Amino acid sequence: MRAIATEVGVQVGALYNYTPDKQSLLFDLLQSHMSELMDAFVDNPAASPTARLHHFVQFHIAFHTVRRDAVVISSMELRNLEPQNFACIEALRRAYEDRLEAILRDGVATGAFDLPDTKISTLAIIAMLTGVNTWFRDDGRLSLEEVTARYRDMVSRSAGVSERAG
Amino acid sequence: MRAIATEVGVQVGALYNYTPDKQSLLFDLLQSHMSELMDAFVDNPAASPTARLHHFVQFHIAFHTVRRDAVVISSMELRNLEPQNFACIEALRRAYEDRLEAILRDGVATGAFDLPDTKISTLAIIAMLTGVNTWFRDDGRLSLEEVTARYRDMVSRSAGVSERAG
DNA sequence: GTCTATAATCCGATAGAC
DNA sequence: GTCTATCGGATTATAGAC
Repeated sequence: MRAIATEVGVQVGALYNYTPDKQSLLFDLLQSHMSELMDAFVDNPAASPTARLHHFVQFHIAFHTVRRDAVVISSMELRNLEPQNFACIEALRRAYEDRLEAILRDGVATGAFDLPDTKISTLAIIAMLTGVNTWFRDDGRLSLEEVTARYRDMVSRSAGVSERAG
Repeated sequence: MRAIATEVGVQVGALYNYTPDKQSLLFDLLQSHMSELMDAFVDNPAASPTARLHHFVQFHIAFHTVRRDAVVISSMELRNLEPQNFACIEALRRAYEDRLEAILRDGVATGAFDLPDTKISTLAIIAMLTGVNTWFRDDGRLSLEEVTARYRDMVSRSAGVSERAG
């Protein structure tokens, strides 16, 4: 709280005009982050599964790299949430995972993807993509577009995207 | 320190007979964890790149799932290390990544793998595999062997393992 | 709505008896 | 080597003046 107050430029007591306590502030932060994530991702069920998967890859990397601070906080402070608040954030996280799994399932159904287990693939893909955040730097060897292209290829391969299907 | 003392069954002051301060204790913990990781992984450069990659997948998942607590601490407390200690642990982490990248490079050289960027693939594979730790439960839907098999397939695909090559 | 001041608590670390 | 006791500092949160 003292660090936040210093950053904002007020005294600690003044913060309590905007939040009842630290737990609520943290929860609101994480909830906003997850809600923005859910709202920002717009899937197009009418498009091909491959196109939808590529869009997910591009979206996930872009969303998380421009919100590095929020992502770090969300992962580091998740365990400091009270049980009820923790359960709420976890539910939002699972709902986001379901968005990707829906794409994978549709792809399997149409034969565009070759996956033995969509749930495992969902978790693996998200872990792989989120990992970009831990090492990507704007002044690094590769641009974000190049990195995204590489991950799009790896995800496509791991999903068994058929080479001819769209 | 108070939590550790309670868990061990001694008073707080007694802990300082075993560590000069909390920072040293944390650093020793992380350093031991990383050193064990490096020592436990035994690569066989004479084997085929595909076999070596499969072994890495199996090893990484097995090592991390049986040390869940140490992995959680290592990731959560990493930022609480003083700069010099942080740099030391990061160097160990990079050394471990290099072990995998060596396999990928050899595979590309022999034509067993099809990878445009071994560094990116290294980071992606490790992130994917480490992610297992966040959701795997012994009493879950799949056994650790089944999960490992699925990840081995996904990693092989993302590495572009040629279907005929060994 | 922000400030100063402070309460209540927790933390890492130390001192000294045994 | 462990204990009791405590120091010094940091933390969240509150109270009351302005």
